[in-house]
Amino acid sequence: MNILEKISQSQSAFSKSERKVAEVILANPQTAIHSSIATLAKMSNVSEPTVNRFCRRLDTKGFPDFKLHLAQSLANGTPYVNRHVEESDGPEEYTKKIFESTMASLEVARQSLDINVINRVVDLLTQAQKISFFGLGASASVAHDALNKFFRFNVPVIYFDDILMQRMSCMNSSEEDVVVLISHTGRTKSLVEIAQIARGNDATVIGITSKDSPLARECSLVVSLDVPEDTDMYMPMASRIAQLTLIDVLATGFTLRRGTKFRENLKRVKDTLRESRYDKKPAT
Amino acid sequence: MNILEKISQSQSAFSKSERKVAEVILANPQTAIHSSIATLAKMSNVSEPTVNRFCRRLDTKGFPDFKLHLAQSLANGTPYVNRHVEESDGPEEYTKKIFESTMASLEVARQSLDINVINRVVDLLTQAQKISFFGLGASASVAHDALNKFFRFNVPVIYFDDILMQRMSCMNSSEEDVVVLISHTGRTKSLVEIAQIARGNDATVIGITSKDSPLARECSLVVSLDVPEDTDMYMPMASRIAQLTLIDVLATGFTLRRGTKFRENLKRVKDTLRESRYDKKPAT
DNA sequence: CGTTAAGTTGTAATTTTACTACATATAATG
DNA sequence: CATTATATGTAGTAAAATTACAACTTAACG
Repeated sequence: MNILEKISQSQSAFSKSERKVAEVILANPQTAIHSSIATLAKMSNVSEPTVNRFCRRLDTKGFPDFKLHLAQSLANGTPYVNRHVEESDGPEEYTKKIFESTMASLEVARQSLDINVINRVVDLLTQAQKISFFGLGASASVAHDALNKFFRFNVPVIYFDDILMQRMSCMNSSEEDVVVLISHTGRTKSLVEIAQIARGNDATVIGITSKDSPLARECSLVVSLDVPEDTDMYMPMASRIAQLTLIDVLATGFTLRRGTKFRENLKRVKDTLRESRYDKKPAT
Repeated sequence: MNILEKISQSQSAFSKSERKVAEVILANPQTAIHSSIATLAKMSNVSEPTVNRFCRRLDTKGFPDFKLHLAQSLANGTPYVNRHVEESDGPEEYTKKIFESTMASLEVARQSLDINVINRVVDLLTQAQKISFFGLGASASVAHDALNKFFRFNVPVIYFDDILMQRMSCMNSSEEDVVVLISHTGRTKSLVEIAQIARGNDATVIGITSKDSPLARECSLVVSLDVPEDTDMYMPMASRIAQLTLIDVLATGFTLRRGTKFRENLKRVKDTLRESRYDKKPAT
């Protein structure tokens, strides 16, 4: 957790002199990280050991360690903190908070990923005869995006956001097919049923969902993405971004596995779009 | 500038021993910031002053100062900003790189945003009789996602990924309607045409696109998102994520503007989904 | 090929910085 | 008001970083 926030929140746990130190640091943290314990003590009108004790109270090993933490908090303003949007926030605040918490969630998501599973999934995708991406609600747009990416690879790829179409498609799947099911909660009934149908036809079912969910249990392979979601908003936000980034990773893995020639092919696909676009200004 | 990058780039300016130090630090920067100059010297098999000289060569005041810079580089989770995926990268590397460059792009996007414009857009959206989200290709899934979000707000909201449907929809638009057009490049012909049609019917046209683009010129209001895109991949990746996060911001602004009562309404929408889902395990 | 100069690295001493143990002061409780 | 607990500071100690200088290595030149 961000140590600057910690300082302002722990105010009550501090003693009188420690609070003086806290004030000085919060007032000008940039100066604090470039000061020695002696100068900081003088600035706060307390003794050096008091500063040291202050550091310890914040669960750091000592003053130098504290400075490191502080420096990290200051690195990019105060980035990657999972602060929640509040009723009183203006446009500036909520924009900042949403961007920052999205970034924080991506970091958490990245750390929760199992690289071996990613590698296996890329393996399966490259070997697939046909790839299907299915999701519902917010995850539908993720599946939609996956379609857009994999479509460029010139592989048979399918996407539906209609349950019945999804079902029918899975009924017709076979051993060489890969079905990717996307769901943040992993508790959407119809998706779980679809997993069962696909598995019944010996298709490989890959789940992009949270682990230990009903959907996860029905999949051949699960890429678990554990992302903290701000439930106050009643909308999926961070989970969706993490899923999309994962799609990027899988698509990238796919192209790398296919080699250089394949990449040239991608360029051709992109170039085809040129006709539908206005030219770029020459002098830009 | 990020000191980790600086280290890897300055390799040529280092002496033999200094390079040893650089290697050790790059191999495990997390350990480096928690070591003293003595232990770091031992790890690199050089003397303490050499480590000190190494720090000075990187324009830091000394070892402690160097550690602060290093800590800051490691803090934001994007130590190697904007590095491109390479042919030789394994799953571990490209996963890391994609997540990190996505985070870096979000940071850039956030800084390029004009808060006043955001505020105006939220204004317009809350006052709209009908909201339409249109995009093509990769931006179609962004529009799709926007539909999913704004649909929950119980406002008339429209989404099509079919050009003709988009056109027809715009032909029927009127003064109270808001049309949101999403395009990274802003040079997709049919979207520009749609903007003109909508404007011709006095609808408010909001563009989520790059500034100074043909599309931007046709819009009543433009939220410009300047995101660096890794063109090596021939796929839109970061731009899409930034657009989605912007949608989150707009949706959040919308709900905040509508007040607490409205938020309760959102909760009801979410609760309705419960029937379609398996219960959460009680003991979790 | 040897001599010299420039640059590199290490050793040891010095200085600075942080920490510990203990003493004193202040506040809290019965 | 006495007693205990808590908070703060002083002085000494340990550790860390820096400096000055010496030894070594490499490159340059006659």
